Amino acid sequence: MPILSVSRVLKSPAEAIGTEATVQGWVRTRRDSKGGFSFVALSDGSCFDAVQLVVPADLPNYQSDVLRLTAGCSLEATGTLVQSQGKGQGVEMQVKSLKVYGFVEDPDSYPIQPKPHTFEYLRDVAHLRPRTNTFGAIGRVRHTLAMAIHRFFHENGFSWIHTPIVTGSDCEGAGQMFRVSTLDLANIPKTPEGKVDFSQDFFGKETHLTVSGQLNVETWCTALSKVYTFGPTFRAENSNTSRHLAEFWMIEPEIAFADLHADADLAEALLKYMYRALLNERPDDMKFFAERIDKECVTRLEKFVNATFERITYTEAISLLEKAVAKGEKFEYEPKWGIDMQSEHERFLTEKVFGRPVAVMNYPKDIKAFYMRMNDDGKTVAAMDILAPGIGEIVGGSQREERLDMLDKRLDEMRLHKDDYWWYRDLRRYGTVPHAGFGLGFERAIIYATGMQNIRDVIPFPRTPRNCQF
RNA sequence: UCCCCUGUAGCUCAAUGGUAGAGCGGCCGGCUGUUAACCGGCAGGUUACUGGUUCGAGUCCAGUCGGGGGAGCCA
Repeated sequence: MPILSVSRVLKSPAEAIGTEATVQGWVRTRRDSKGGFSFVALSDGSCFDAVQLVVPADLPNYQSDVLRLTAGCSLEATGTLVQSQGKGQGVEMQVKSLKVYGFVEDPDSYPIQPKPHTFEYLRDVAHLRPRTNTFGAIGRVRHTLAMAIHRFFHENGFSWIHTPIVTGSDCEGAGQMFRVSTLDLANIPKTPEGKVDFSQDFFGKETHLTVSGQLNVETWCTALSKVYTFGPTFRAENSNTSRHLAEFWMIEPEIAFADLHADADLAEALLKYMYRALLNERPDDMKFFAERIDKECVTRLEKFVNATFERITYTEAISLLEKAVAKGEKFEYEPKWGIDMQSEHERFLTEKVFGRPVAVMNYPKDIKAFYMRMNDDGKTVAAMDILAPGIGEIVGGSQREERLDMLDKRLDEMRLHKDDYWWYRDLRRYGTVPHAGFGLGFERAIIYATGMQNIRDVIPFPRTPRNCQF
């Protein structure tokens, strides 16, 4: 007897009907009919929908097992796939035998009831929330997007570089980092000067979890030309918002012989590829998101994959904001050339002016990182942020400074120690090349696609300040 | 970290400082090719925690912890 996924059963009804099969999964609901049978909605997560089992009361274990089934029970059913007599579904299974693997110990307190739950509540039962419609859909969407990303890069000649999670560079950027150490916290070895003696630590030096694979991946970029990283990233910032996680996944491509415009082209092509794949491969889940989470999400993606990307310079962005102020728009912070844009400014641009993501390019050098390439005006650097409505920054990237003298000047200006960057500087000394890259926040890309409001609900186990359950 | 809001049954929420309630879910029964089923009944509570005010606190006050929204940092 072939074991079929629910997806296989429901996808091609014409083939399925009339055949015998076995299905396995977890009960969503059970309804009893006195017509001599029970209906059991069975889900195995292979697609959005559950398959309906019609279980006749004359099965030997009908009283003992079937009538005890509640949401969450696991079982295997074998029977004939038939055209449904009811309205809600095309195919259903006329069950001939049914085996329960596991009952729900206490149905009264089983956390996942067949009713809407708040997302806040479901975070407390994150080990069971994948059994809900929403989180099942999130899981499949997340996978689909991850696969699309790898496929996009692979098809375009990129190599996936596995940059390290543990880093010895304390120069990755401004972000607060998580310490990695095997020292005994209750008995920390000290140097004669009274400082922590990291020479006795596991790596013989201070180490942390990475906040970005960029610096490492740049090295491989100057050999394999087109590379990317895709992995977990850690920020020990005390951020309590709906779009920040302490552990999140980031995609960071890096391309050689490329400038900022090529960088923006790449970001645009990648995002369009991802969302096109999502629309093609997960129409069932996207239909659900459009019905229950965010009415606009499907039309938003359809528009996104077909539209040209909006691109403006930082200077133009500020001038748009200033014009808005002149027309009476109120901001808490006055937009002015030289300031970092506030959330309210980004929202105004993406939500009110354009109504879709916008790439903002060439920011003032003083508000950006040391490695970004100085523009000829001497005031701005070749940086690029892609801002999305409701999320803010979804992509942050730049053309990198490939000229050693300019890089050193920036390091000096920002009072950073050149020695700490010796291998990064070597790339500029040995066959340097113009190159560019960006970081795409994976969870933020999922938020944009699904309309989910909180980043904690698009990752299986969210890590946030004071929360590392599960 | 800052500002605002919030914590009551398994879940979602009610309850003027005066006997803690409903819907859903669960259990029992009825009805039905049902599908967020429907009808009747039953069970279910240290009102987040600690302290205070009061004759009396779910309600008022203080602290702690958790949650939400917004801000900053950013992906």
